[in-house]
Amino acid sequence: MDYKSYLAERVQIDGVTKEEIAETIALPPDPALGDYSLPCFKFAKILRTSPVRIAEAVAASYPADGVISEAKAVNGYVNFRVDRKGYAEGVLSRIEKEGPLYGSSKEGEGKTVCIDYSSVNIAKPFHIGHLSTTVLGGSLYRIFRRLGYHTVGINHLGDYGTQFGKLICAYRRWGDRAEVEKGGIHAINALYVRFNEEADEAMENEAREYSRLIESGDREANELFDRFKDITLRYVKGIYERLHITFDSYAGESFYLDKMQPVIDELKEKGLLEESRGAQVVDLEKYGMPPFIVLRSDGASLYGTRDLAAAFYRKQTYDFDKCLYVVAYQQNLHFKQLFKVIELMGKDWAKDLVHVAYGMVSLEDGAMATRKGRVVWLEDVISRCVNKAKEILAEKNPDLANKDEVAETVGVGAVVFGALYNSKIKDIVFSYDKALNFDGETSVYVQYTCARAKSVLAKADGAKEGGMLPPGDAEFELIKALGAFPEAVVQAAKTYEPSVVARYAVDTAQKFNKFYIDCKIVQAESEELRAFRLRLTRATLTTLAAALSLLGIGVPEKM
RNA sequence: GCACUCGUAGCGCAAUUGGAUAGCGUGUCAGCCUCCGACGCUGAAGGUUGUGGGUUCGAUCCCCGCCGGGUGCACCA
Repeated sequence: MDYKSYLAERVQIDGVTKEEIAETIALPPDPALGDYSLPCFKFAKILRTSPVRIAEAVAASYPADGVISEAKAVNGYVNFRVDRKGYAEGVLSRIEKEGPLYGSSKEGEGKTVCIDYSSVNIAKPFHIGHLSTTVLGGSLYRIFRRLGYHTVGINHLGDYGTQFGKLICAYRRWGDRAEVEKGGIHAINALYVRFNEEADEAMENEAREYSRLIESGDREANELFDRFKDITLRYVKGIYERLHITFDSYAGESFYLDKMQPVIDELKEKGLLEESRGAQVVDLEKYGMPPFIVLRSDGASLYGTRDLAAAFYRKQTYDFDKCLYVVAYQQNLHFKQLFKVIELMGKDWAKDLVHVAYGMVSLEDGAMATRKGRVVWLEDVISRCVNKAKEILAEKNPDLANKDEVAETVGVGAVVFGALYNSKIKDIVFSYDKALNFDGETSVYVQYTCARAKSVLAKADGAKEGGMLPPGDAEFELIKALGAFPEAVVQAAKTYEPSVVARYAVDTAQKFNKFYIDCKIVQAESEELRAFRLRLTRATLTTLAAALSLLGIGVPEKM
């Protein structure tokens, strides 16, 4: 039940609509004040009365009922207190009904969201900088799906460009089949790095020639390229598996090569294309932006051209209601240009394209530099976090069965959570000290809380679980938190911020731990109270697991 | 130079999008395991929300100026 609209329905203020009242209803800063509040200041002008008086009038005229137990005016606010039993029953029964899918809604029914994320480059290993787009996109995918949207996860592979000519050239000169098979993506990357260090004029020319050969469909060049692509995909799929990330499409840049021409033709038809310094561009000066280059002066396409074709293809293929691009804010201008060009082409769906921008990752000694070896590989971060989890488990829970499995869940969870906990726009300075610290506001805290709850439920050993008693303060604070989950999911989707869910999980875990310290559960004073508290414990567990699952993080049985 | 963006406790970040006494974690200090998991909990200390104006009953949030950091600004992605 939606208490805000319930209250709005029953509060009468002349000249103010229900919607306005519903929008104005807020949560008091201190639960001691009440559960919901209505600040009356903005109504004072319309009614030409003091807010204090309005609040008093609203409180006095509020019809008492079984849902709201109190309406009290305080300094221009009306503070409402809900009937705790009724509220608690509503929250708990919804959680019990929806289970692991708690927070579901019909908001997205019949709507499709495309999400472009992770987008790996062929022949380049994942470093810590790729983590954000991967887990942000993966989480948004789950969040939108929870809200009933049909979701399409797209890995827009970087599988086209002059770098592959260089790679083939390097492989021909220094490479070795067995070595590449054995060394995998890092061996390939080493070849590419070496090319950039050592290539002379002749090699550059050779590389250009190989690029041409790939494009013209030369068998040998393409076989090599496909092998590099294959090795890359095998490698990233291993990482995606550990991070619980999935995609519905791996259509990358090369996929759109034969789909650009119609879009270019349409640009021409609409008189948007013009020549400038030898290149074909869309002039955006009117909009305060540099021109959008469609074709280079040598006639070749650019990544923007491929992005343009991809947008049209996605609209055609998926008929999306929204298409998200989870890409770092460095590309702000590029997406602004891209979206503007599509708008200028008269496509009303340009408004449905969203650049979900996030901050950059650097290291303590400055920006990452692959060439200088100043780089943190994602797989190293994962394995170090999992090893750390293993160490802690060995120390704190030496008798634990399936230690490796639990360490994987805990360690990987910490990596993912660390990338999702703060607002996505914030820059991150990566350090192992921080990444390996599992204290405080982390997934480990939430997982620990779950393990604690599970342990309590196990200890109850089949005792009666259920029923309802008037909740005390700690119990009710927890219940309110549990009830806030669906709203948090909606908020996360609306702002494209999985951090809302991550913070929700920590906040709710804190509330549970307070409840746990304050209230005896298994050893409650009466059987009824124990049954109720066990019910509350189980609902918390369901909710925390639901929240973590939206982030792609699991919950171990014990840890 | 222009555009975008960030600036909140020593450090890392929140603040329900304009609401009440600005919160949480970490770090420091002092406590709590012969009561269900101490990877936990309680308390103390720590703030002129970068700065100066403006709008408003009310500003961390909106507007303008300034200071500081980051990013981008034509054929790379």
